[in-house]
Amino acid sequence: MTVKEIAELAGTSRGTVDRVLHGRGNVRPELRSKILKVIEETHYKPNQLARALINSRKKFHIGVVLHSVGNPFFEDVLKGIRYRAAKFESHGIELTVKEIKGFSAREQIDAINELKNEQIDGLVIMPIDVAEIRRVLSSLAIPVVTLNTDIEVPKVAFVGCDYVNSGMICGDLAKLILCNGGTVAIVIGNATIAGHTERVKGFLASVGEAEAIRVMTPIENEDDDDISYRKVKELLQETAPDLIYFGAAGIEGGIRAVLECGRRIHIVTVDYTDTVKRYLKSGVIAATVTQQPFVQGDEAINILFNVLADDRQPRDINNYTRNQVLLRNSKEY
Amino acid sequence: MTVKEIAELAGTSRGTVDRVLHGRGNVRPELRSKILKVIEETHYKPNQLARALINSRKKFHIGVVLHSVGNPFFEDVLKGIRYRAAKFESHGIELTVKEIKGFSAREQIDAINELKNEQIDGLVIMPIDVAEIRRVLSSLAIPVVTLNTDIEVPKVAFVGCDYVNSGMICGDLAKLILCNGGTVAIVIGNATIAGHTERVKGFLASVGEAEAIRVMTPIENEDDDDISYRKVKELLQETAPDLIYFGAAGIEGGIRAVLECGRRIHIVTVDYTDTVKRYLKSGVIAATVTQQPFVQGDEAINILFNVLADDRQPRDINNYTRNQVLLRNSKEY
DNA sequence: CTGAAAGCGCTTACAG
DNA sequence: CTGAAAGCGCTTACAG
Repeated sequence: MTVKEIAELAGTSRGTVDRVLHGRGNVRPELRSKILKVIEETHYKPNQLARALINSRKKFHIGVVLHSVGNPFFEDVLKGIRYRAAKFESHGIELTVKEIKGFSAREQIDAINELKNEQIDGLVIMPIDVAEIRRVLSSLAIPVVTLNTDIEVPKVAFVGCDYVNSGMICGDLAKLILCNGGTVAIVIGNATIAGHTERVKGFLASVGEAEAIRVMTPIENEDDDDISYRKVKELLQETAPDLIYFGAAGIEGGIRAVLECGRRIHIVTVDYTDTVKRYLKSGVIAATVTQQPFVQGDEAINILFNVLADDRQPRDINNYTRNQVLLRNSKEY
Repeated sequence: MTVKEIAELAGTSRGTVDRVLHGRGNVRPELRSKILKVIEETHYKPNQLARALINSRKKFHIGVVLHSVGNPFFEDVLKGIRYRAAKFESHGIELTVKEIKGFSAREQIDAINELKNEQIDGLVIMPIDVAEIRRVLSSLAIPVVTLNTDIEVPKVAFVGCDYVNSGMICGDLAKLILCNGGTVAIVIGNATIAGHTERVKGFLASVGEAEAIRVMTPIENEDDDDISYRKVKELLQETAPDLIYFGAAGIEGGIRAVLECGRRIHIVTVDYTDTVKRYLKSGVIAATVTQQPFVQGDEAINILFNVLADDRQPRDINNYTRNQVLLRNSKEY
């Protein structure tokens, strides 16, 4: 079935069929019904290829705002973004990426404004969760996709990690390892960061079932290796946890402290930085739970482009990537 | 850059540019060089959308031979196949699926011959590894993709599980759980099935590093729940393993025997059947390692269609899906 | 060996 | 409100 055939069957022209197909109005009601009936009866499905070929005449300009570039985690997100943009090359995508070093709300707002001046049609952003950013994003007249970290603003979709679930899976790992009970220490960046506390929440929910496991109050390392080293060092002088769960960054410093103490302590981490990779392969880290950063970037662009070019909304506003358990012999194909 | 522009710059016609682009010959050498030079200089990239639109005029008929349908694992493979076929609907794909119940080489050969009569352009098959099938497949003049189970025949690609690695990851799990040492029993279907022995091999390679872990000789249950029940029952009367690794089917029967014995034994399994799911969620199974059956079906069709429609060979002949560790709280988004 | 023309299925002005 | 025509970027006969 083609538009031409539909038009013939309905005794009209392709242009009119197209108007009905896209609800552009300006069609006599009876004619409209007739066309709809023919479409219905013939099970007409528009050819996506032809449609995309036409659509590719329009350019869709997508702006991306990322921070902390240089960090391998975010590099993977960026790779996913570029991968999907390359896939849409023929489809008329145009990408402008603003990379910000560190976490500056001021710089993030400047980047958004620059993109606005470049007339972007949609925005993908890893937002910093402060009131000012929320205000700026809410006043935007274009579709927004929040990436990796969510924030309360009107948006087309959030693509990122289900942190509570990530914490639960780490709790499952702790239960496996400490099947005869034991004490757990938790190290996170900062209790004001939603993702970090959600991980702790999930961890406790999962481990709560195991009576023989005792969990100590989380330690904060500000995602900094030096602080992490110092705090873990202190911790190990005072107590003797059987397992440490590193639910954020600062893993390198923390592990250094563990290794120096000489005792055998099980370690569970998150993500897959070079440090984690090295210690996982050497057996120092028992397991790590990753969140598919590449897929996050990939999917964010995919969703936004489909909204812009084809008005196809995502099924769900929340798009969580998989929390994957990697062990010593896990491969990254 | 378009073919038209290339033609103008090279002072020739679109038809001739097209001939050069596809190496169809019949172009004067000097003209050919000139066209290639222009293509090079302008960084011309053919528009995939337009190309696919044209290609969709041709129909590519793909035959699929699957066995053991009804088994949820294979159902997921089939879902992946249908998913990708639907994606290629506009691209001119035509699919004929032959489902065989059980493992009959005879029926598999009949299915292949029926597909041959239907003039398929390519074949996706989960081959039964016997000489006769190898002979039939080798004599086929069309591209073949082996799915889930590999077999020594000329082929475009194999898509399936890296069984050795799957076993290694299960070994990693055993090491986590038995961090203070212990005894492991292994249950597989049959030592003549490559995937099963490869899993054992991987498991031993991984566990071999841990001196405190003793691994017993694998038990064979013929992938049958009743045999599995009986054999595990016997095993538990004679010995007291701390962990049982079920590296194939017959999990339901085996676990029944474990539960009846009343002792606490850690269980690690493969795949994600309803039985596994239920026992994983209830904490009876500690962890399972899955092989992405949906992705296997999806990817097999994807690879074969790209070969047929666009002559795009896969990068690698072996396409392994991820061996994923699922724990109690793992989600299937 | 080469080019002019037609066509894939759709959408977009434009004239009425 | 409607239809005839042009065009997206590519490939395919076909005539020479």
